[in-house]
Amino acid sequence: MTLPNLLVTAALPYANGHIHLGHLVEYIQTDIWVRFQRLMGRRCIFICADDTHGTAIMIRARQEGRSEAEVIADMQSAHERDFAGFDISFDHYGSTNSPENLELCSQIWSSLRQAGLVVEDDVEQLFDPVAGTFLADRFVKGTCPLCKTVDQYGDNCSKCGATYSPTELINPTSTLSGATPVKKTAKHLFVRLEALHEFLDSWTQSGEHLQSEIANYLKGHFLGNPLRDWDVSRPAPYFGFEIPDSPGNYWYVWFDAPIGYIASTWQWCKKNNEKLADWWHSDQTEIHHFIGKDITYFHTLFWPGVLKSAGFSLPKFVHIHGFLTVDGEKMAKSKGTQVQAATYLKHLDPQFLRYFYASKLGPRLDDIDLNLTEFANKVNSDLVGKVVNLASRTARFIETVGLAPEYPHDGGLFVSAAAAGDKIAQAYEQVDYSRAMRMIMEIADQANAFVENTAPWTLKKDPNQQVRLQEVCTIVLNLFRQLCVYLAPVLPKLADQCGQLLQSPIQHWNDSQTPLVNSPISKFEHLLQRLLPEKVQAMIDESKVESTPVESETLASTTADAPPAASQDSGDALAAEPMAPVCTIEDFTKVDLRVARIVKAEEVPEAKKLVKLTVSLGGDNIRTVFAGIKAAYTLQQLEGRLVVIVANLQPRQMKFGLSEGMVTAAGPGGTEVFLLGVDSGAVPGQRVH
RNA sequence: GGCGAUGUAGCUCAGUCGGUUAGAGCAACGGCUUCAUAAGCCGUGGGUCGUUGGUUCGAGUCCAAUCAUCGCUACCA
Repeated sequence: MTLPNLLVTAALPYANGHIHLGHLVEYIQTDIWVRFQRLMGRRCIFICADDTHGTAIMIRARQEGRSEAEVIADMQSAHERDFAGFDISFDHYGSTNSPENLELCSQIWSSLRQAGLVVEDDVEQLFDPVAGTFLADRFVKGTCPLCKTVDQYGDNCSKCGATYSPTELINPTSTLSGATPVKKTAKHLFVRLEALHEFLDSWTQSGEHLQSEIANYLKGHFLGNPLRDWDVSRPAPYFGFEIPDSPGNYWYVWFDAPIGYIASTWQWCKKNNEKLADWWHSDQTEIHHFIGKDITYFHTLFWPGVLKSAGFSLPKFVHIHGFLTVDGEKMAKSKGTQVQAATYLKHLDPQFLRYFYASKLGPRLDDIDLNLTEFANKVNSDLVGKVVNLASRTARFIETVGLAPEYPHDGGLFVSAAAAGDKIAQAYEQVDYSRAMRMIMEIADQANAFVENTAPWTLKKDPNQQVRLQEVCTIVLNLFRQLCVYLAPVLPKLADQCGQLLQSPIQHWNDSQTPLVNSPISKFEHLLQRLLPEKVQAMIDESKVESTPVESETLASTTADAPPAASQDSGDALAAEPMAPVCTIEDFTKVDLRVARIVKAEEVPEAKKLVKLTVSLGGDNIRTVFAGIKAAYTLQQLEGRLVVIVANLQPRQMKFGLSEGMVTAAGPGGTEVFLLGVDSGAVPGQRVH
């Protein structure tokens, strides 16, 4: 009986940004698994592609004054170069903006239509007559139709948890303009996921395809209620594929992105004279997806639903990993910890990161931490001190005579290390790399102890011990080779170098089971450069410089003689949050922005993000405002300073009290929140024009 | 607040079906060695296994409660 073929994917990186160390957790995790399977002799292809569609790309292209095609082509070559630098061994790296993907999207779309899963009836939606746009759910607020709580979003109630459509809200208002939305009919296309509820229930809860915590999460968050229809269309203008039977509408990027897995496989098939059906319509192939926990929903509900409906094979397993933190904190450009792949490669050996991630990664979806000190210590101690050291302690002694004609008695070292192969392989198979690394290092420890006890450097000095010297070195080099086989999925370059040194390439896991004898060896050369902590620091420093071209001091200074170079600012922020529709000066004047002084800042212990601010607009005009800036500022930093508030905002009853305004700030949130201030001279109560 | 997890030596973690004095690596300390990329080997110290209660002849391991931490989610309008 032959084992099924394997089709393995990593998530498609978005064409709007460069690859950084956080992304690499996934590509390295996946690559290790793929290389392991190949080493075991499994037929295994590794498929990926750039994810290219969507609003963000459109905006970026517009901003850079070139076509979307140019933008995504550039980014694709940068991605491929970065991946190659980290030895990610894709069999094919495609793009979602390909004819194959368009064809597959169309095919799958037809299947969904035929299965009656597409709702294409005209839908009554709320339209903002002032902003001139339809309103997504989160842009509409009103009173919950069930529990009558005021100020709820258009999709669900935060009080009673009910879900509904924004048209059901009582007294809806647009959060864009404050206008009362009118009902307007527009064609929207939805996939009726609820029709697949029963299937998704059994597929996700079977225990065979998902980690248990993911199955629980889905059960608790989604499967307990009816599944909501999935909006898969976006109106023009949109960079993507126009829906063939619905002109003027485009597939939402998350519709065509996973289909890109299939499209990219198809491109590989065309290159290699293979049949797509053998990979996506066959029980002789197992499909394994590796993804991050942030995109769980798409891959565990929507995607299986689509595949099932369209008659494609379902994934055998969706392997989900956590995020990367650096020195215990979220990656931050300001701290230089969001290191781009290309920057890393300028300073450090990619194998070090591969090994470090391997030593940290298990089958759970916990976040993993890259502690920079531990990184340097571990890599040096394990790889240089234990593994590579075995070769450098012995290879030179037998450069001229080569390996012994027969494998000598070694007290059972080789046999026991060979026997450990099964358990190590099992750990790799289960994506439990940290376990595998521990077992491998145990073998390295034993081998080093053997070197110590047999003292080849002493044997070398005695002319009568030359045979024994050759024997000892043969044993050590064979143990070294075993380690290289076991580490080959993680450290492909080291495996190659080992093959060159012993003049016998490592090709199969079973190479660990038979010792190499009676063969010449090459002149020994250093296999790995020790990792210098200074280089880690240099990498961090460079990452800081890249992302903070404009110092805050420069911004605050009115006497700066040269304006900041705008061209150095990245377009990421704008792309992450696209521009709102045009508004008139009248629209703007509806918003009354005022300078205010924070007279008191208080802790809200029960809230994770909120602080309670008492602000003064001058005189006895005092109000209370809640602001989600707890993680970014201390109370001391806040008290006394001037801020800009939205003074005429409708007060909102919150869990902790009434909020009578809104403090303005920029930034993505969390610790990255930056309050708007005013230059000196402004006083509380002044309006911002 | 809801959901999910985690809490074992200074740090990172292992402890399989509950079964003798709880382990490893790194760090620290002492010694040995000098073949090797200031690498290696031996030894020492260090833990009331978050806390409390329960089940049991016996619990790090099972159950309950509790505290703490983390993640997702909600509250940032």
